[in-house]
Amino acid sequence: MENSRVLVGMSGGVDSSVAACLLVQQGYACTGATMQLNNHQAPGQAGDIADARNVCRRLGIGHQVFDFREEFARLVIGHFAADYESGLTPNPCIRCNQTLKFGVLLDKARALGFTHVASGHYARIRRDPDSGRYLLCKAADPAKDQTYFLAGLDQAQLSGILFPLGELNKAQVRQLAEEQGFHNARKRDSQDICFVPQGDYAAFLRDFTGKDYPPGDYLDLKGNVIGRHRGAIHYTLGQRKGLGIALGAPAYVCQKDMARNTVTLGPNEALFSRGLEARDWNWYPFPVLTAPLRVTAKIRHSQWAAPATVHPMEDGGAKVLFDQPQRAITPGQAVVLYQADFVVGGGIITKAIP
RNA sequence: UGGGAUGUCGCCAAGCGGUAAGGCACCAGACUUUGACUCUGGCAUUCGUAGGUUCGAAUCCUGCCAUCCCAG
Repeated sequence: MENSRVLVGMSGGVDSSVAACLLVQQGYACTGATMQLNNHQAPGQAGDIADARNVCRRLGIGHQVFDFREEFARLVIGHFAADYESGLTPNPCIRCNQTLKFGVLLDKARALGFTHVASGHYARIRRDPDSGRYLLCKAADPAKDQTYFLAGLDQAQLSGILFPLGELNKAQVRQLAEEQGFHNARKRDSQDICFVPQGDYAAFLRDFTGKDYPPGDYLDLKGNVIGRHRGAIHYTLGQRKGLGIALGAPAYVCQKDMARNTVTLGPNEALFSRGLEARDWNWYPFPVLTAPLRVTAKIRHSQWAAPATVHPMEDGGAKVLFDQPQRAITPGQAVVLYQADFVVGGGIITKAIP
């Protein structure tokens, strides 16, 4: 610990501020770091950098700003756009954690002589004494647990990360911030995609790619044309709001065909599937999955993990079969597997198994 | 041009003389470090239009307009 030099990723929010504070209290040699990721950000990002600097000053530690706009555009936004164009529904936060916060920033930190990068994420990292492997574990506060967004991190990354908030709940964090007199103690939790100002990601895509995403046909489950949509890019599986079509009963997006630019609508019941296939797996307790394993699996952040069995596949991927059918399993989203309080593995969904 | 039918919120649709259901869509909040789902709230002083009857009409009567169907 005494030899540790920690670069604390600070967004300007409460969580990372308290994370830095805790590390300082624990005797770590810390420096605050704020990444500049884009220009046209949500109101107040210039203020975010100032907020972080302000907290660092209070803590008596240094603060640096890293301009990662180019990296962010390339590693996160570029993939985000490409995924949507190919019909997937990407999760930019997972990718950002993987490639920016604990990718580019971690590399930068190591190059600068830091031993760790810390953040205000709610999660814990444990080292398995037997295997020596790093395990990604759920936060003490189940309501704030963010392991779903971190399951893209590998062993090398986990070895250089500290999550000081893993044992705390949100209320405690806010209280600590109040006690420290941090001016951002009551700052609103962040939400929505950070680089999409008004939550209108389709408009963002048009702007970013310069492309036009033309209207197309809405289809029913039998393939009949039942209306016009604004461009398949606007929709994701299981979506109900924003369809702009009145069918008498609630309608949900059941399928998308990017090549034909069609969106198939159907009832909620048509959205359930038994399982999924996923790629780009990252395993924690072991290097690779070799036999079927009982787990609980999450296919989106805000949903309870459901009992399932994960099976290895020939090509290195794995498929997850749920005990109960799951709603709107969406390609491009992450599937994260748990056993007890730790993450078994995480991957990117490629297809649902009906 | 004759004969028939229908015109109630963006869509569908209750109502049948007593002072405008509901669903879908939409909007706003809540939830949420992704997209979604979900939840809560809002959403026709007015019933194609102009008159009439009545204490009182979207509901009855008349004219007009519009749409649809069958004849042609």
